Amino acid sequence: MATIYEVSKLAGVSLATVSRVINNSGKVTQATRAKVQAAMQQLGYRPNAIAQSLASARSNSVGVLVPELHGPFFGIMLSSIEDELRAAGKHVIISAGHSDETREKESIEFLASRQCDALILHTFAVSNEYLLDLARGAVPVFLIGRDIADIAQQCFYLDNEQGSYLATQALIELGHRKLAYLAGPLWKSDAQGRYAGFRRAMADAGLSFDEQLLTEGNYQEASGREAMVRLLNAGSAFSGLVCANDEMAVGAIDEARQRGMAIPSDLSVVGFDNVFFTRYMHPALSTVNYPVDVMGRMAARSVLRDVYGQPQSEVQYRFEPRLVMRASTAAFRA
Amino acid sequence: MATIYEVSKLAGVSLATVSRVINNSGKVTQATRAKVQAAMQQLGYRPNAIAQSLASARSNSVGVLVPELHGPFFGIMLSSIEDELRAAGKHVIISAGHSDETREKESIEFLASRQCDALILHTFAVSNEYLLDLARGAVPVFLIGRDIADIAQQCFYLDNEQGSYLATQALIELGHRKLAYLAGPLWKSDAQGRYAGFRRAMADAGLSFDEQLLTEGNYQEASGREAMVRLLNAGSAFSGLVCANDEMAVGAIDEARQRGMAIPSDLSVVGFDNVFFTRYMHPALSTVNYPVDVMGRMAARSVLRDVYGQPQSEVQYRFEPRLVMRASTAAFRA
DNA sequence: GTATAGAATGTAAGCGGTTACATTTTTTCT
DNA sequence: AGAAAAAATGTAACCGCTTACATTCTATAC
Repeated sequence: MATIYEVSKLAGVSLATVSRVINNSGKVTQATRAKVQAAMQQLGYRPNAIAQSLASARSNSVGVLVPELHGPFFGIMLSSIEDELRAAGKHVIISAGHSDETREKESIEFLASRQCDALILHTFAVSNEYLLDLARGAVPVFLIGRDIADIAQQCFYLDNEQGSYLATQALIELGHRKLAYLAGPLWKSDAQGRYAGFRRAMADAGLSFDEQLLTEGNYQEASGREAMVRLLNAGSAFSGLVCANDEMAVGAIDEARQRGMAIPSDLSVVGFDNVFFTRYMHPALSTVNYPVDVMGRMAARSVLRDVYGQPQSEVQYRFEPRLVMRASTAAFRA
Repeated sequence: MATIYEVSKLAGVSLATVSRVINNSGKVTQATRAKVQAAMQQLGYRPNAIAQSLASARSNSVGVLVPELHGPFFGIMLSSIEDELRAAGKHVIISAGHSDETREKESIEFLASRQCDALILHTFAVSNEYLLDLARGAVPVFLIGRDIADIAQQCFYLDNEQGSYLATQALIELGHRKLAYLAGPLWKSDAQGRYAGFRRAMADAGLSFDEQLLTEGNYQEASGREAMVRLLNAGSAFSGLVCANDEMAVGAIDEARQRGMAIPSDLSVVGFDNVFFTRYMHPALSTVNYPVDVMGRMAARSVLRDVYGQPQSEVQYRFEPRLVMRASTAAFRA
C-alpha cells in the first residue's frame, strides 16, 4: 500500500501538504491540491487509519458494549448506532458483556485499550459506582438503559416505572382485579422500576396486591415458564399477568397453554419491550414499546456532538414508554 | 495513560525489555520480568493497541460485514464470531452492507482502510468477481454464504439446494401433490439453489410443477404477503407451500389466514433458515435449519488459524441443512 | 583463569501519519 | 517599488510501540 511519503514525492510537495489535503485542513491552493489528488489517485492511496490514530490521538472508533449480540433486542440498537456513526466516518467496535460483571468489565477494559474515542454501554451487571468511576476517566462514556444522576447528559433511558404503570392500568381498565406480576431480577434497577410501576397502578386503582402473586425470573424465556408454574401452584387465582419483559411472557404463555388455559380468554398477558417477534406470536402480544433504536441513535449523536464536535439536532435523554395493545389481552369475564 | 517509556524507567530496564515482557517474546529472566510487571502494575499501564498495531503491522482486529445488524439472523452469526475472536484477544469491527452493492463495497473499503487483519463477509449484492478480486488483494477474506470454487478454503456455506430438497420431499411424503414455491430474488445464487432443490424433489417424485405456482419475493415478510395474493389469484389449487425463507413464510401465512385459510389443515407451509422466532409462531413453523452460528464460528477459527497462526481444531466449510418439522405442516387430506 | 558460546539486555531505526513552527511565496498597501 | 502582512508550503519532532542488531553478562569448558 502506498504511503503518504510516496504520494508527496510523486506530487512534488511535502508530507505536510499531502496531509493537509487528506484532512482538508489548513490552506492549500487549488493547483497543488489537484496535483496531490492526482498522485493519490494514481497510486491508489488510502490513508492508514492506524497511523492517523497514533499521530492524532483520535482513533475514530467508538466501542459499543451490549449484553448479547444475538436475540431480538440489541441488534436493533447496534444497527442504529452503526448507521449514525458510519455516516460520520466512525468505526464501531463491538463487544458482548454476557450480563456478567467480570465479562462486562473485561470488555470495557478491552475497548478502552483499543483507544476508543468514546464508549456506548448497555451494561447489565456492573454497578453505578463502577460506571461513575469510569465516566470520571479519560474516555467519554455514554450509557443506555441507565439513569445516573451525576452524569445525566450521558444517560439514555426509558421510564420503566411508567411503562409498567401503563400496562397494569390497561389490564385494570379491562376489568381485571386479581393480577399477578412476573418480575425481572429484582437487584436490577430496571426490574425494580418496572415492578414499582405495577404496584403504583394497583394502588392508584385502590386494588390490593396479593404478594403470593409476585414471582421473579431472569428475563429469559425459560424462567417465564418456571414462574408460571409457581404462580399456578400458589393457589391464588388471577385473571391478568403483567410481565417484566416479552421473553418471559412467551414462556409464561406457553406454560399456561400446556396447562390447558386459553390466552386471552382465561388469562390476559402483557409483556414489556415490544420485541419485534411479539407481533408474530399467536395471539400477538400486548406489550410496552421500548424504543431502543431511537435510544441508540441518540447516544450515537451525543458521541458525534460531544466527542467529535459535530453539530447535531436536539438529543433526547429520557424516553416515554408507549402501550401497544394487541390480542393477548381481553376484557375480564368471570 | 502511562507509556512503555515510563514503565521502563520505573523498572530500570530498556524499552525493548518491557516490550518483551508485554508480548511474552524473547528471553527475559524471571527477576527482571517481575520488576517490569511490578512497574506496570504500579503505573496501571495498559499497552496502546494503536501503537502496537502501527509498529507491528498487525491491527488485531477483524472486520465483519453483515447485511443487517437487526433482524433475527445476523446477530447470531456476529455473536459467535465475536465470541471466538474475543477469546483470542482480537477485536471485531462491524459494518452493515444493507444488501446494496454500493454500500457493501463502501463498507469493505472502510474496513480495509482500518487495517483489519482479515475480513469476514456475508455479502448480498456484490459479485463473485468482485470478491475474487478482493481475495487476491493483501487482506485475507473469508466468505459466509458463498461458494466460490477458486477460494474454497475461504468459503463457508450451506447446501441450499439440498435444504429445499428436504423440505419439499417432506411435504410430498405427507401426501401433498400440488405444491407452490415462493422463491427469493432469483438473481441471487442462494435463491437459485433453493429453487433448484424444490424442482429436483418434485422431479424425483415424478410430480409435475405448474409454473403458475412459482412466485418470487425479496426475502422480506411483506413480499411473502404479496406473493400469497398472487398465488391465490393464479387460480391453480395447491395444498403445500415451500418458501425460500422464514420471513416470507410468516407473511404468506398471515395473508392466507386473513383469507380464511387455516394452517396447516388447509395449507401446509415450510420455511427455510430456522430463524429463532419460528418456534414462537402459532403454529410453530416447519423449516430447514441454517446453522449460521456454527458457520460464523468456523469462519472465525479460520481467521485465527490462517491469519494469526493459531492452531485450531478442524474447520468445516460446507454445511448440511437439517429439516425441522413442527406444526405448520400436516398430512394432505382432500 | 581465560576463551567462548549462549543468554539477557540495550540501542536505535522505523511504522505512517499529524502538527507546531519555520520558511518561502504572494498579495496588499503606501 | 519596497515593506509589511497574509497565504502557502516545508521541516522535523513526535505519537507509543516493535524489532533487527549490537552489546554486555553469565555459565561452561579446557
